Amino acid sequence: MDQAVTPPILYEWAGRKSAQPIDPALEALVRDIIGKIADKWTMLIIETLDAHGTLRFTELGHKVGDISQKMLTKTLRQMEADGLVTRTVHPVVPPHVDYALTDLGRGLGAAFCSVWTWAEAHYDDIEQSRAAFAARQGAV
Amino acid sequence: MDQAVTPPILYEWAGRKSAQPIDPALEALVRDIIGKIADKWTMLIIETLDAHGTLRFTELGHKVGDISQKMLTKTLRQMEADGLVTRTVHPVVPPHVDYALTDLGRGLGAAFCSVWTWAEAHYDDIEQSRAAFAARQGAV
DNA sequence: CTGGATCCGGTTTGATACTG
DNA sequence: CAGTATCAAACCGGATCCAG
Repeated sequence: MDQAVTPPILYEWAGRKSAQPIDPALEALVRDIIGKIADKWTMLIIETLDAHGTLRFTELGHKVGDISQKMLTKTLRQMEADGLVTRTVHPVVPPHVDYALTDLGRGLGAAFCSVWTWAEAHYDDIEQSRAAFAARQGAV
Repeated sequence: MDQAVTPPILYEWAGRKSAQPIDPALEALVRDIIGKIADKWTMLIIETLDAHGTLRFTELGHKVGDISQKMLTKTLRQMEADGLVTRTVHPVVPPHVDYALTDLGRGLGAAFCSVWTWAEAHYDDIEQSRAAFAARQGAV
């Protein structure tokens, strides 16, 4: 009950600017959120959880890749606070903690998917640009 | 010329996981790129440039908001290297440098738009979650 | 006067070791 | 296994200084 119902406030931004009204207060608010969730680890964790479903702490860390426990803990806490993931503690002898995406988190994951698709489609362009840029710099 | 043509490699990821084949090497590659562009300032700069078009250094910094010149310079450099923005220097008496999105950068902006829309639609959910989480923590 | 490079202080991050 | 504690390193932001 959102995508379709959302007032078309920044829709014209999607295709192109039309240099227009967009509520500044709202934009500031949204901007703040973007600033907080547009984090490398947040994106990677969301993708991992979305792809694999419920995961335990260590397993999640392993699948995400090069993340330290500290950042994993920290990012997970932030995401939990933001309502993106649930943290379920099973009080058993060897501690067992499950992390899973909430509906909110899954929604964000779906939104990220277009970025993901974009990256998948353009990584070679990026690498090419990087090589060209490096060559340009090296030449100076 | 991308969204529609892109091979449906991780499309099943969009809706839900189906615990499946997705090329691991490709995923690692894409993951690497996501890790590099998933940056707070990168997103904010893309949005700003997409909304306002070509901008000068100082003007861009002002519109982005709370960014320091150092981070603006650094992020812009990275984005230039990645081929997301063009940096045009006009050799005039008062230095004049224009920054504009490339097609690649615009594409990323468009992809990121869904995240923007999501944030716009759910910021109240997030704030609610944060309040609940804070209360839960404070209560302990 | 603008873009941006440099130096310094504070914060964040990462590696390792330790506890429940 | 899941996290915390500790310390060193890297990074961020602000002010200042430099080049055109």
